Amino acid sequence: METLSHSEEQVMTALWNCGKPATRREIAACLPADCTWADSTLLNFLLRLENKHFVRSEKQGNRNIYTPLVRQVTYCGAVSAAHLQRLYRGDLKAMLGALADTGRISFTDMERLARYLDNRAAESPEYDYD
Amino acid sequence: METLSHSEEQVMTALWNCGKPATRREIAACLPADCTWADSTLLNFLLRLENKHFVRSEKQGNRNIYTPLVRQVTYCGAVSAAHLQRLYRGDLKAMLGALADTGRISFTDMERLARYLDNRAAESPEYDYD
DNA sequence: AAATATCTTCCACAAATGTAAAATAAATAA
DNA sequence: TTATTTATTTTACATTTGTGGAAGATATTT
Repeated sequence: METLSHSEEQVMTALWNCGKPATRREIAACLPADCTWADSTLLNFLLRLENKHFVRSEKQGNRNIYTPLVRQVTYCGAVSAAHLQRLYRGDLKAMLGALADTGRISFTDMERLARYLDNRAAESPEYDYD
Repeated sequence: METLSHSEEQVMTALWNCGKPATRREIAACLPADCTWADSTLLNFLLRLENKHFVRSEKQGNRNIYTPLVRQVTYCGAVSAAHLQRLYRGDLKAMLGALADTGRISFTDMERLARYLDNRAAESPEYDYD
């Protein structure tokens, strides 16, 4: 999958958060507060996203409607897998370890996470018999 | 923490893998096979890493010995925390969810991970009484 | 219809990144 | 001690990224 720059990713996130195809204005409204970009800046990122086939735009009068072409979970899954690969040779435990060792997740977090995983595992589709 | 580009990160990883202060040659030997860089390329990345205070270099005759100034776990923890923040608003469960939903971790992986977390939680320093 | 406001596209430019040739310095061999 | 090899530093350049002005459309108001 084609990779996105930090800004491009922020724009995609805003568009995903819109929940439906959106205009440049609506996307801007979903952007985090610290993105005080000029209109042309945002539009430029949207252009670049279009070239990377992450969005499609169709003209409606004089404005564009942007539609995401990649689902958020697809993108996030791919990026996280790459992250894991790059930093931990794909070993998720190593990542959890680094987070714990640097005080970013606590004992309680780990317990909760373990419960969450147990639950997810329990309802995993691999266990639907019929 | 200052951020690293992908190439710079690869160099740091190689240096960390050396396990001790290393020369450019030794670092090159620890690099993944697909990094077929010219010497000056690698040296340039080391220069940039020095400017970012990720390594220190001291001259030994005509060659340099490079020493990491940032521990791998420190860097990885910071980068992973940022990753989590950017893509999942800091919600680790959301990340696990995305990995599971895109077929990157299986039922078995989740179970194993849950066990791992239980163990880590059990021996968490927060539970050392005296 | 003319003036005005909106929107988008194009162009521009600085900074960061990937990459390496050319220049330089130090060590070694002849 | 002069050549030769080995390292490093300097310089350079293309591409990507962050950012926005200017120019060109389209719509709206007077």
